[in-house]
Amino acid sequence: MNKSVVVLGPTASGKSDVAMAAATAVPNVHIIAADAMQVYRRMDIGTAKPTDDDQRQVVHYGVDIAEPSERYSVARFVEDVAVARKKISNAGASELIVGGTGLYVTALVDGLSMPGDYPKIRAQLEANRDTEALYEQLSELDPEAVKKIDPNNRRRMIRALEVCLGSGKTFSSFGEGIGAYPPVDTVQIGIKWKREALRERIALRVHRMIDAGLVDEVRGIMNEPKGISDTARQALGYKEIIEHIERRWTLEEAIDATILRTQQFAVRQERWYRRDPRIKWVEVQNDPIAEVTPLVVAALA
RNA sequence: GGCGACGUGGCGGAAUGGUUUACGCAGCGGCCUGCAAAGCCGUUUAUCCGAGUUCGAUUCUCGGCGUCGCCU
Repeated sequence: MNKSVVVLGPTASGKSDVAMAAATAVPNVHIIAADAMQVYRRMDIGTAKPTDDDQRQVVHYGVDIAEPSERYSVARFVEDVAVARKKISNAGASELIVGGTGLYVTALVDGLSMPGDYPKIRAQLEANRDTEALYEQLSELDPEAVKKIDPNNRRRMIRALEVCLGSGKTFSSFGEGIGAYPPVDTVQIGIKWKREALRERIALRVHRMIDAGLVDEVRGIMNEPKGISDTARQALGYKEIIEHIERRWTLEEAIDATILRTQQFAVRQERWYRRDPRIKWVEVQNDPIAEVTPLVVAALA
């Protein structure tokens, strides 16, 4: 009762299928999708979102909770899941987290608390400082944090400074970061494919998405009055299809670019997950549902 | 068949008679607490073949092979 299990893996590894199979095999299991893009409504085909049918069979959270015109973020995800977890708890259910977005999974598994944001300070930082100056300032304010941020990584530099200046506390004081991997009760099961096999699956899946009408889906969202936010538009496939719709790329080019970027993303996901020593990996040969589901079921039971 | 151009790493693309052949992409590895399907860092791989000139050739000359273009 009330277990917490994670199924994780790179895109196209089959984790959603495994999760559905497990959640229907064990009574009273709710699924939490830890995916930065499935949160957006109407972005269905390109994010490989659980189908309506899936959602009818198993309670899902983390899906369809933001408009494409909104900027979603980890912090909001953490809040949304906190609400979801109350419902799960009230239902006496177990949670099955299905992870694609490494940071989102880590945030749930390790209970990260996000430092908060300070838009005015950030705006100032973004406006009139070269990155080197930011680096020096952060070195003085938070010597611990600078160690973990590359001098050229302006984005993270600004975030760390924003928190230091805004909260009055050092950025590093908010937590050890993601590299701690303390023991937790949550069982994490990882799906691992041979890289070549995964690449083929990705190429195949992208073509299927196109066949399923991805171009029309993207066009529809772009035509909405409020449009599509910076965060939503960078989604794999959407970004490239937008290039096509705006006549800069042919469909063929957009498809190839989507496949390539998705493959690169998958590798980055693997690199993120493989650092976590707590994950139990399953090497899949060809049928994730058959090969991985039993382990997930066992962890949930 | 003739004429011309070209032949640099997996791909694109610079440069040079001489310690280590730029750069971009892909690949590989790493980082990461509010854009994370994002952002950042590091890194492997090459001068078509043969002969000649030269102290020394990827670079110059000749031949071969190959590619592309034009011509008949």
